[in-house]
Amino acid sequence: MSSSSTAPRRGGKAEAAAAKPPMRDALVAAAFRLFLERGYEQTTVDDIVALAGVGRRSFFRYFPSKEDVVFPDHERCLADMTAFLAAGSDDDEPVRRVCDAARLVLGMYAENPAFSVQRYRLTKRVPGLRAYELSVVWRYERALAEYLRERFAGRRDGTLQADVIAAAVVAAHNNALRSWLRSNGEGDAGATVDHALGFVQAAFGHAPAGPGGRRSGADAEVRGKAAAEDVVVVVARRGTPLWQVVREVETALGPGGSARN
Amino acid sequence: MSSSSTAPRRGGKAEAAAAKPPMRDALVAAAFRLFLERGYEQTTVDDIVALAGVGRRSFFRYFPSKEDVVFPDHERCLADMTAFLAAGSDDDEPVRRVCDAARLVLGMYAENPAFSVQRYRLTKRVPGLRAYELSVVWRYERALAEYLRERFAGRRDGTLQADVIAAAVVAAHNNALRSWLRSNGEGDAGATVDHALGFVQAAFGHAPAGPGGRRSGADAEVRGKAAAEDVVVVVARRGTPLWQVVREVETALGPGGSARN
DNA sequence: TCGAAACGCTGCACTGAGTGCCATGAGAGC
DNA sequence: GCTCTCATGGCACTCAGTGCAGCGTTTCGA
Repeated sequence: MSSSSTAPRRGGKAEAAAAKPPMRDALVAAAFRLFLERGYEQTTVDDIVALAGVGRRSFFRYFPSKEDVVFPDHERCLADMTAFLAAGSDDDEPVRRVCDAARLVLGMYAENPAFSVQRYRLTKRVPGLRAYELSVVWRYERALAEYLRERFAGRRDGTLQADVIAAAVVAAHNNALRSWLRSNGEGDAGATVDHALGFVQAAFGHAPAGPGGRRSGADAEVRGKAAAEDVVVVVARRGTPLWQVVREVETALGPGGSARN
Repeated sequence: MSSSSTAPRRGGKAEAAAAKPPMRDALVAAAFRLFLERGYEQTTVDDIVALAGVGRRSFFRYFPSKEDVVFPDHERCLADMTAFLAAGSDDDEPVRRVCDAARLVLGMYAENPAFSVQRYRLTKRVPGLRAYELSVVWRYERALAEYLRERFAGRRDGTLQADVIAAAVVAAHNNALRSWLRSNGEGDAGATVDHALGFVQAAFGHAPAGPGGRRSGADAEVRGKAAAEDVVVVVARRGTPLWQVVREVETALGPGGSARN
């Protein structure tokens, strides 16, 4: 909220690359300098505003909390992702679409590798920041899940599939992202993430080819699993009357082969 | 930390049902009464300790933060899960093992449905508690992922697979758990979670490592869970002839047919 | 049985995050 | 020149969380 609600205060229009208030950037710079020098918890908001040469009250005008200054552009990125998902058409393969959406987040990190690596080291060490990052990531995941829920509406276990796939995509993305950050942002972030997302697509999506969806031999272990929407899962307690199970299986498999819903 | 570090202060032995300090329970009771009456943020720690009739300082002796009082038993549950995973053997199928571990968490919720439902309504409404819950869930996820990373050591993309599967298991578990909580804890929580986890196992679980686990030509698979619950999961590709599925279900459910695997 | 050490509880004082309110000063429009 | 607006700054306040010291009870050893 901090970024999107305060930055585009120009004319009410969320114009691209609207001139950012310099104070915001000054606060971020001062904060990171102090965080890296003496640690996050050892730095007070008063220290930050003193270094930035602004009033303490202004800090909380630009950032709702001290943690927010560490993630200054996630709000915009989340908005971008939401817009990207909303702009898709019904022809898009849903799993691939959310994978592409995840690549947007990677793009934000890759835009400024040095900053991203610094922040990574910070969040890795400070429990409070780790917890805050979780809430940020959670919002991305919810955005993906909401999109998938809509696309899977009517499908049996649609919300379940949406939630699970969204979580898997986020986990794969983060796995690759962190691996890239651990290497000081020197490798090919895109390729790493593509590989990780390929694993998820192999497990859940049926359309193998993606923009970077190269499949390596490593995917062989999960390949061969049926695509999610082609699988029916029925759970029954042992001892359940057979006819009851059969009825559930029957409705699940659908009439003939057209097992929709 | 609060729970596990303060509760088992008996003789160093984490004895079953060790006498809990009554003050801890009194604080939880007072806190929830006030939270439900006037809301979480409208309740101060001073209000809680006043109602419980104890000193303010004692609150922070039992709970490291105000949020912790809302999740009084997660610390113990996390320890249980870690122990459960550590106690497994190399013969366990990894994905199934983490699914069973997730069921432990469900068990904690199901132990006290009324309390769980109240807490659910609370966390749903209060952003701060939602964020805190995320950090709790994250620790569960990390425990599962760490276990899988060990089991997948040497496998190509082992850590990637571990992270993704752990996230999927947690997401499926939470999807089912929340669905159960939304129904006021009245349905069959175990069956709901089993169903959700079945979906994850269908996507990631290796085809039956056990004896007789040969996938049938019809691409339908009946698997018995050796877990405590007497549950049978049927995974079938849509379009499978019904009679074929029924036959497998029959052998799985039937008293004579050894459905174990 | 008595004294000492340990432990649990409490109050007190302090730091720091976050908020509401109001004054001020600069710029835009009339 | 005047006013209206808005960003900023300062002040005071609430509340979470912490360190410390005092105090009562329990326990253990002499």
